[in-house]
Amino acid sequence: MTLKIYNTLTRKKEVFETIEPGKVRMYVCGPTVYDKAHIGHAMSALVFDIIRRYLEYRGYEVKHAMNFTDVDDKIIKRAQALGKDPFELAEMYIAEFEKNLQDLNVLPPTVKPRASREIDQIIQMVQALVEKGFAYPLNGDVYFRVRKDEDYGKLSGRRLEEMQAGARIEVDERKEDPMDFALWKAAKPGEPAWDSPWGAGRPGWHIECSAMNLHHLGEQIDIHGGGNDLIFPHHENEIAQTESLTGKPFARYWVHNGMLQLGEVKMSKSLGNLITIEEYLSEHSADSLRYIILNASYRSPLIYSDEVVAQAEKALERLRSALRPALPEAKGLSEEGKRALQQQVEASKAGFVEAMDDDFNTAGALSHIFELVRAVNQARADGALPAELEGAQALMRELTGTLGLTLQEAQKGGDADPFIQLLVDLRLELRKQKLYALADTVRNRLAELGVILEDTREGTTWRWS
RNA sequence: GGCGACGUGGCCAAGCGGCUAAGGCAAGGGUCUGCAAAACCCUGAUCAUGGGUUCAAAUCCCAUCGUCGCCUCCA
Repeated sequence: MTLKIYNTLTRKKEVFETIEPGKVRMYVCGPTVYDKAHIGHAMSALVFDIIRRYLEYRGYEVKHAMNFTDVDDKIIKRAQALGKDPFELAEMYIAEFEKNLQDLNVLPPTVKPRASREIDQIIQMVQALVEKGFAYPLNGDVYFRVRKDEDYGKLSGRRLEEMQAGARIEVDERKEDPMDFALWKAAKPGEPAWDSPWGAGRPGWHIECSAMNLHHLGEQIDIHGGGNDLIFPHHENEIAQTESLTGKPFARYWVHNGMLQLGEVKMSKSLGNLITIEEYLSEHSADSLRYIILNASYRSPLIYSDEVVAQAEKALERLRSALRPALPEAKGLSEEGKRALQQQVEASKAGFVEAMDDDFNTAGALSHIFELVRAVNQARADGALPAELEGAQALMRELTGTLGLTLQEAQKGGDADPFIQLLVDLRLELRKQKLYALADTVRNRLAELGVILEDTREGTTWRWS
């Protein structure tokens, strides 16, 4: 059994081999914290959380770094508009995002570096690049010299010539080449700044990730991830900087998730068509967003709609159904029944691993879990004893847990619980007296309020819809 | 204009050269139930279109149509 991962750099699925046996160093680009995070950010975090969980399931020790860009034009602009300190603003959004991730059941990254705390490393790196001739200062800025990097463009598959032809940005004529990008930017008055050999300034966007990688994970890492909108220029530039400095291949596997689309177009801050994580979670469960992502391939664009959310909630209900206890009057399974369940347990586990090993094919993995759901429910209906369901249910929890699903019922209106139970008890009395019309009215009215009643042989259960 | 991705049953979507094209949602029929619900059983697609390669293609190649992303410090 070998794990294969699609590598953006080679455009192929490759066998996963770590630099250090049994250990994975993974760096994922986190958000620029100038606003509330939306579910597109959540998608990226969830994708790499799932990857990390699976790698750990496969026995790897994962060092997972996710950064925050907390020094940036947009943050400064936003802070000025609000009359706030840019660092305070960034700090606030970082705290919010971390809360979001926790609510989404995303495992905390091993290290969470921020640009503002890596300034020494950044300056050292820029200086080293200048000394090696890969960068040049210009009026307090420092630019990376793309012409000096002969394989510039290898990640995104672009050639410098082609890009120049299509460059529409206003070109700074002082730069040696229009594609040269800033490693260090001179500060304007009133902007956050640090002292450097080139005067007061702050880091450019791409250099921070290179520096943080170098500092926290080393010169070479196994996996570098992020949204596919970061392939160019961000990751391309990271490669240029880091490899020019170290002379070694930077990341072995470049992994990029597809964009979440709201309707027909990408969800993004600049377009304004977004749903914040906070908004999503106020209406829906964390599991449902994760399920939506699991149901598709992480590399493809993902269509988000209300219908998709509804489908996800229903599918989760089905997953939960397999965890229900055995029937009270269960008499035990036949030998054939036991064998069938055991066979499905083995098939599901093997199928799960096979699917996940194939570039984290979560949709395929889910299908094997659903087959297990059917087998468990079948066994229960056939009178399986609790002990006979135990193994299969344990596997259910193991596999769904590996994907990061909690399978917990939505908990809302906890205060109303005793009153609902009261109505349920009264209705049971009505049914005993065969006052069915009244009993049905109670059930229907509760359903209108979002409470689903289910009558079983051993009593009535209820849950929020 | 350049680079790239994608178009599979009503919906979301796996599969990417060869077993009967996964799975979920929705729909229809049935079992169970006072009736429902849940659960269980049963039912449906030849894979955008047109060519081509091959003994064999949803899977490879070409063209056409359509959708989307990147080329702008957006995950």
